[in-house]
Amino acid sequence: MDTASKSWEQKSLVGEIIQGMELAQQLRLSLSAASTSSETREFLVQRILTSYEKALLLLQLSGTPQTSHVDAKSIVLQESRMSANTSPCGDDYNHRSFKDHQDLHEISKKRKIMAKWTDHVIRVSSENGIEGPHEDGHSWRKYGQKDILGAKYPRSYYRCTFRNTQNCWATKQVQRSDEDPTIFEITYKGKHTCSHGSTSVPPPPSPEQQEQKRHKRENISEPQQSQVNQMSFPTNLRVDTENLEDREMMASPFAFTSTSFGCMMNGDDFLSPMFDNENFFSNFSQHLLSPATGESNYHLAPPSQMRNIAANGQLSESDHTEIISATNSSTNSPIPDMDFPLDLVEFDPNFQFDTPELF
DNA sequence: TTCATTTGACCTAA
DNA sequence: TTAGGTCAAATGAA
Ligand SMILES: [Zn+2]
Repeated sequence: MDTASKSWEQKSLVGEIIQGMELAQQLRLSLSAASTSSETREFLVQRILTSYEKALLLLQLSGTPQTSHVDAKSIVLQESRMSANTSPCGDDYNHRSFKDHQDLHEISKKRKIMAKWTDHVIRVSSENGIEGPHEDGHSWRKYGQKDILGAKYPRSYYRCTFRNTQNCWATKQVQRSDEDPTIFEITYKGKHTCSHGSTSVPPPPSPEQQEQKRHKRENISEPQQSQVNQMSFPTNLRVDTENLEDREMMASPFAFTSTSFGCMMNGDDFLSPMFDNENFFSNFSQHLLSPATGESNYHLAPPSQMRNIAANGQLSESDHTEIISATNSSTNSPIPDMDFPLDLVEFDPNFQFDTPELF
């Protein structure tokens, strides 16, 4: 039991850190991509902080019995609070947003109108530990699942648990990448208006339950079997129109790999006793393999296919810039920077959101 | 019980 | 019509 749970915690911890790294990577990309909005970056920052929080909690959890939770939590709160105040990098933030504003000025009008419903995509990978869907600090309720044409795996639809209780209209879609099953493309739509609490502690492990679940249903959507069906499918009409933007994004310099890597490995000795270096390293290398091949060269076009968000495109032609693989924002808790009307939501509790985007 | 997921039916835009 | 998105009844978990 102890060893099992411990290893699970370790895995989760590593996974969380890796995820934070990935998100930071995406943030860097979005920084060099002039088209990305400040909201996007803010959203990424939020996610990174969440990863930090969870990692800290996890660490504290495994490190000491129980009482330390409070400590970790307080620390976490402090940190998040600091970042939330926008004080540390307030100048930077304002500056960037301003610059962004200028850059996007041309299309800003159209976007302003549409920006009401934020819709952001991030890619998250779970290769390592963590089996299930990654927690992002909010509670979601699944309300649908659809097989997508040309996609290997079904797309899941979630909405905020507090939709009815707090009029929170945030939703998200989760689509696992057909090329790299370890990567999930998560599309967030809408802003959370719920007053949900802090980061939730990851659920405890229990192999028994897993076995039961497995027994119930063998393969939900496993990467192996479904291949045949897809292979036989003749429709390869997939258009790669997004290539331009994607390349722009990808071409941006990101060379974090070996450097930061070494830093982590060297500096943090505490990690080594926790898990095997082999696993750690292999996971890491595997993970890093996709986004950045080696050390010096950035150019690699990651295998990630980004045609994902095609659905959003139709709304407005100009959207293409934002969508791609970057992400957008969703001002979660802090910074009510958005000028968009919360009033509408608050005003009309009965207002149904049948076709909100069109209007 | 309440709450969540599953899943086929249903709806709507293209 | 199709494909993507949503609803809701049935089912399951706690
Ligand atoms: Zn919410």
